[in-house]
Amino acid sequence: MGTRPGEDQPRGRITMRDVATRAGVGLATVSRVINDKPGVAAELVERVNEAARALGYRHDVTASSLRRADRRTATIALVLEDVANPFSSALHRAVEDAAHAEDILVLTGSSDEHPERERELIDTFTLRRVDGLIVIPAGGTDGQLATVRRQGTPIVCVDRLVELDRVDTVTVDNREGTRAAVRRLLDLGHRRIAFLGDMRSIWTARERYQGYAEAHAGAGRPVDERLVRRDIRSAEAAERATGEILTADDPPTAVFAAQNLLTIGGLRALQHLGLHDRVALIGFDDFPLADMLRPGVSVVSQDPAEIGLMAARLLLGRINGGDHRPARHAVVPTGYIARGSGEIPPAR
Amino acid sequence: MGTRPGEDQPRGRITMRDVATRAGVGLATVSRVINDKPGVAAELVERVNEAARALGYRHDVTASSLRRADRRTATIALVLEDVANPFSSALHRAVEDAAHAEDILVLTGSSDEHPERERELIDTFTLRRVDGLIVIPAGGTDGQLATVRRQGTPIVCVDRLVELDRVDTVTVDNREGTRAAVRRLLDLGHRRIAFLGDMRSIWTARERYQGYAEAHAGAGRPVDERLVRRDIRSAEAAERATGEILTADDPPTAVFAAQNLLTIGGLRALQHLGLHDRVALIGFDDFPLADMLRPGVSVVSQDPAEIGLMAARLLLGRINGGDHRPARHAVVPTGYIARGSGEIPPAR
DNA sequence: CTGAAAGCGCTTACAG
DNA sequence: CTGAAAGCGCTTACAG
Repeated sequence: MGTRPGEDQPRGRITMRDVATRAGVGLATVSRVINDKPGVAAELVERVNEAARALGYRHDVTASSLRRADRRTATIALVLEDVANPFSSALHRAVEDAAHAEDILVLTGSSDEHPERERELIDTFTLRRVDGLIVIPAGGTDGQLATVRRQGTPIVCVDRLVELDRVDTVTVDNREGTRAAVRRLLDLGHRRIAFLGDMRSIWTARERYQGYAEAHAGAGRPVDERLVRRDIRSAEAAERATGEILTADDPPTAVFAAQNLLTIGGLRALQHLGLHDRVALIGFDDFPLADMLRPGVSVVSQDPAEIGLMAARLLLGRINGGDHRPARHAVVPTGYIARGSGEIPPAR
Repeated sequence: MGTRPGEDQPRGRITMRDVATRAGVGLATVSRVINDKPGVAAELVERVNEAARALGYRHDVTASSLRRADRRTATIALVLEDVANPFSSALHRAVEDAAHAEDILVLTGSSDEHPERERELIDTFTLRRVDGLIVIPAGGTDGQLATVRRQGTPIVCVDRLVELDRVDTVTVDNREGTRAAVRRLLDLGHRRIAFLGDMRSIWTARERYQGYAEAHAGAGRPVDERLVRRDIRSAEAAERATGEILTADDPPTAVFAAQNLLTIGGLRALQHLGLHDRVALIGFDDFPLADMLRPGVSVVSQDPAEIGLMAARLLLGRINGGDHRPARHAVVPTGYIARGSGEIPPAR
């Protein structure tokens, strides 16, 4: 009764047509009711809803997006560096929660910082007609992002600044966060502060170095280039670099590590040389168990959940309307967490 | 030429119809060529491919799945506990890589161990007609999983054993891994070994406790129930429980923590009481920086990447054919990583 | 081997 | 306010 011949169980899926038949109305009316369109007689709304409930109708968003004028798929995509790294996955979670609140699904992919893979992901996602894109840009995909944006898909770039028409960004105050932390070291009396930095091709790495330089300039102290190591790619490389600096002439009394893995590499070197209680260390970006190490590792902290939430809000805002506002650049503040390693005064 | 009137740029998307027109063939032929169906004259294949390339045609998987007999969407879904927890996200990454190799997209969602949310996710994903499902079951969704499976969607359950028709599982040898680790402690001379366990509703928690009990039985040692704390939900609770046990009469000389967070809670309690160098500690599941703590924390390790790869293989195997094989239960071995904390002999 | 037509589940002009 | 028809981009019987 009311279902297809030969099968009265919800296998072979209930369609709008089934609902229409059962409610005794046309297909178009069912569509209107399901989509909450105005202008349907209250009684028909009632009948359709009743039939849908009775039949266990489930709306097929995918099929609906095909003919839909706005082509909305109730899906957004998130291009991360690596879904398995803590920063990315915390961001992912925040975006998932914000999207879920609006019944939007989030697709994700890992670019591994490869522009080629990033391009492929953006391609895949736009082909699946996502309603919007959040990306941590590896760099080198600006042209593609601009094209996608122009064709109508809202985009929010996260973590790294990107200057594109109507593309919003969310970053943290890398420069200021670093400046303040290095300033603390200077105030503590440190005069020789090493800097460990990530690849210079990465915007955040450049900004953090600027903060380091500004802190020195602000205190009227020159930067000793022999204490600066940039373009470091891994914890191992950071460990090596730190070891070299610490065993050279005029070693530093403090180390600023401008990224997660570099902090850990630096710390390993300090432990290895038995200097962890004598040389100060501050890292950029917090990491799990930093408080349980001896000494606890002081860090400039960023809040990936807050960043993700902000990005999701900007994106959903564009999707639900204000698509022609000019680009906005949201800056999320960093914090400083004193745990001991950054509070070590200069030796002697 | 060959494109829609008034627009010769790739906006307004190139469809199969455009390709057909340009190649001078019928729509069906284009579909056959794009889908690598046999039985098309070599020359036509050539012309279609040429036209597709020239026009920059991109196949719309979503639309194609609508009419397709097998309804494949080239999408699988992964229901995790929390995309942001390290075990989940490492698993996610492994699945992503395996799926990507076959041009399959992976959707994910976080259940937070809530059956209700898990049910909703499974629902959302099946409605979007994913080709398969990998789930870390929170428990309480067996009925739904069985239904989904019966309706044709292959399912692989991960981390926790599930006994359902044609549903494969991938777990680690929780019991054996725990037994061996506790056995090490016994061999070291420990006679009073505390056990910190997760919620008993979780299969892995039960298995690990069994391993603890079996090790004792195997050594002819009774388990002292006063040293056993189960149903612990958080690091804080584990810290409290450990503190209580250690300050009671007849304290343990070793602690086995049957889960990540519990290990950290236990460790905090030990540090707090200044016992970290005198009471042995072994945790189940490795965590970042475990090697940098003092002492390094020894653990029973599981390999989430291996687990994810295995799950993806089983799932893709079912999707690409062998859908009627009986359920397989893959067991991935655990390892033991000695870092010091597990090698502390009993005091005195 | 090939193409015109029907149809996947839905939305959207278009008449009424 | 409502429904029959056309159409989203594609695949699949069905004839030829």
